[in-house]
This record gives sequence, structure tokens and C-alpha cells, in this order.
Amino acid sequence: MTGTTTGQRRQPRSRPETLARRRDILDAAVEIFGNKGFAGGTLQEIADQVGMTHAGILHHFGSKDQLLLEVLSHRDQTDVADLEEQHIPGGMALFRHLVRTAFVNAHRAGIVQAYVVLSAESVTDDHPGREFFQKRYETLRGEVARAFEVVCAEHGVAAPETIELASAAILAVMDGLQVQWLLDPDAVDLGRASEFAIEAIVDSVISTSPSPLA
Amino acid sequence: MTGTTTGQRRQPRSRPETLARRRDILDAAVEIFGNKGFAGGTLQEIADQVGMTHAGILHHFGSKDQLLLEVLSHRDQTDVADLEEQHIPGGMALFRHLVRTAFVNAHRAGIVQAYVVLSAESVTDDHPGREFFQKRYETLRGEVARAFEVVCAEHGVAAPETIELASAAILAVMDGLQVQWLLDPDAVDLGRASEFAIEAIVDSVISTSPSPLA
DNA sequence: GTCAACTTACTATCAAGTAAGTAAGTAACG
DNA sequence: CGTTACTTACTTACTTGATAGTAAGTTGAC
Repeated sequence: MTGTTTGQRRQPRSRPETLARRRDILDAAVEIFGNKGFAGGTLQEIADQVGMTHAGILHHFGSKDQLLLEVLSHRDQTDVADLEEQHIPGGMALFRHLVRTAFVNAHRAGIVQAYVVLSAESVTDDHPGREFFQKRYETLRGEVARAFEVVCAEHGVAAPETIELASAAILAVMDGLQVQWLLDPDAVDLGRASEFAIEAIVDSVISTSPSPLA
Repeated sequence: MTGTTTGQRRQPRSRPETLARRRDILDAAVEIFGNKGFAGGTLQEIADQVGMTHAGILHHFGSKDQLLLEVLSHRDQTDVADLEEQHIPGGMALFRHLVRTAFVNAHRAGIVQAYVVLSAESVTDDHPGREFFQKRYETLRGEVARAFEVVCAEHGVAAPETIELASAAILAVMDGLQVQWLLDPDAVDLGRASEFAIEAIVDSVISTSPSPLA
């Protein structure tokens, strides 16, 4: 009955050409939303970039909101997947991985900009990406916290409550540096500044040094 | 000849009522742009909030772009002025001031959100606020760097090149934590996490401890 | 021949900005 | 003191242009 290879029920939208087309659209959407924001970017611009009308994009994704959500989850799979599913580096290796990521990101302004713009925009009223970023940060903080627990155990430090603060801080400093770097790439060294800050925070967690501010 | 107090030429737009009205508009614009972004917020919404038509706002500010610029500089004067002009805390006092600011900001979600959204949005194409934020970060990094120089001198540490990295990192971590906090206020303690990270970074600059990642 | 992948054509809505008018205040002047 | 001349602070009404979404039709592959 099925006539093709799978023997399963025929899935409506799995032809390789179609999937490639959808990927093209998603890539274009990353670029446009990255350059203009979600509110500022239009379906028309995305359509132009893939040689299509804006109605064609709606045919594939139904609505602009839905397109954004698929952009976010697609990019996440393509891009940060190694942090979440595949081979999660544990312990100190995670921090090294984050530093490496910062250096790599310094050569991928487009994607960095998309994340910076969309994550900040997501805190606005009724933004369709809000839940995505909320969960994303929650997940990432959890990963970093687990790495801290491993590292603390290795160093014989009783896992302190500072792990939560430090986990948020590490992600924060990476994001914040991206903003400054995008605004003025010559003034900020994204890789080295991230490296410095991550090392400082990790140091601070594993050593119980007294604060100079207290 | 003049008849009034000044003896100068008559200044056109300095009536106290008018200035108050303009301030009302600026306050409303902070709220709307903070909640919706610059691209997402409309003059209509701002006008509604001050009981006016959108044309009335254009009468005062000329264009939406101009309104944003005045919002930014007005807020900066009102808000961060103490960091730039009035009594700049020097040395370690600056870092204490930054920590205090983070704790205060935890009770001012509206303004925090406006800065988060607008600063990130400013990296998009042709955004009218781009230059403002570029200069703002440049200025702030300079202030922090000066504080680091003072502190390093006090501690007998030769002012290292890490000062530049650390200055950017401190501002970055404050901004990045704001995003996470806005997305999930219960999951992130804005004040304490900022405090922790700032202390960690300051510690790291004044001590030349070896890196655990190296 | 049926279905997916589109296009064309259209609608409804909404945005910023402009133009012109009005009401109220202020200044100059006799 | 009061009329005239002008300015300021708006409103109403409009233009222009763009946008997301819809509906219906077309084409080509399997």
C-alpha cells in the first residue's frame, strides 16, 4: 500500500527537497530576525532571501510566531545540541567547552546576534519566544551547576549555595559580553574576556577566599 | 527693553508646564518601550498613557526615533548620572556601588527591562539607539577600568592588561543576569548573583592566582 | 489524479508622519 | 488697559505604506 521504502504510513512533509527548503527558510529567518529582531523583521524579507513570496513561508510554517519557534528549536539542535543531549562535557571540561564556544562565537556574529536580540526581546509582553528562553536558561544553569558540583567534589569543597549564583553568572557574563562585542568588536575581545571571567568565577567557587568587598 | 528678568532672548520651550508634560511622555515611553521594545511599541500606546493623541507626541519630539534618543539620555541623566558626573565613587567604592545598584534594580523591573530590551535591540540594523549604547558601554568600561587601576595600585599589583577584560566582564555579568532575572525572577537572585560575580572578578584581578583551566 | 508546493490577489489592520485648524497663552504697543 | 500679532500645545483628519494572514488557483511530481 505504502509504495515507498519505509513501510510506515506516508508522512506528508518529509520529501528531501521540502526539508531542504524549510532549512533554507529557517536559515534566512535566523539572519533576518538577527539583523532586525522579531518585531522588526518581516516575512517579506525572509521570503526574498530564499526566492519566494511571503505566502510561501506561511504555507510551510503557518504563522510568523510559529516560524520563530521553529527557528529557535532548530538552531538549538544544530548549534547547542552538544551541550544538552549529545556529549555533555562534565566537570571542568564543561567550562573549557564554554570558553571554546566563546572563541568560536567571535567568528559567528550572525548567530550570536540572533540569540542576543531574540533573548532580550523575549522578555517583552507576549513574546512567542519567552518560554523557550526561560526553559533554555533553566536547562543551561542546571548543566553548569552539575559541572560545579563535580568540580567541587574533586576539590574537596562542600558544594556551597554559591553554585547557583555562579551558574547564572557564567551564562550571564557570556551573554553580556556578546552585546558589548556586537556593539564594538574592536573594544571587546569576546573570547579572552569570556575566558577571564569564567576562570574568575570558577576560581571563586572552588576557593573559599574572603571577599575584598566585605 | 526686555521687560522680564533675563534680558536674554526669549527661550521658546521652557514653560514649566510644558517641561512637565514632556517628562510625562518620556516616562510613558520608557514603560512602553520597555514592555514592547522600540520596534514593537507604538506612539499610540504612549499617547494613550499620557492622555493625548500620537500627533501630540510628535509635536513635542518630532519623530519616534528622536523620542527614543531623548528617552535614553533623559533616563541616563536621571538614573546613572551619579556614575558619570556627580560623585563618581572611586576604587573599591565603585564596585560596592555597582553591587548596591544591582540590589536596587531588583525592585525596579520596569527600568531594568527597558535597558535590557533597548540595549540588545540596539545592535540591530540602523537602530537609532546604537550609538548611544556604544558610547555608554565605552564610558562605563572606562570608569570601571579606572577603579581597577586604583585598586590595583592599592594592592601593589602592577595594573595588568586583565583590567580591560575584567571591566567588560563586570558590566556584562550585570546585564546578563538582568535578562535571566526578568525571564524568571524566582530562579535568579539578581542582587546576590551580581555581588558574587563582581567579587569573583575583582578578586581575580587583584590576585594573580594561577588558572584552574590552564 | 491527487497532493504538496507554491503564486497571485486580496483583505484588514495598523503604523508613522503630515497638514491644517483651533484654543489658549504671551508679548508688544498705543 | 486692551487690541493686535504671534507662539505654543495640541486635535482631527488624512496620506502613505507596510504587514500578517487568507483564499483560491496553478503547476509539477509521483
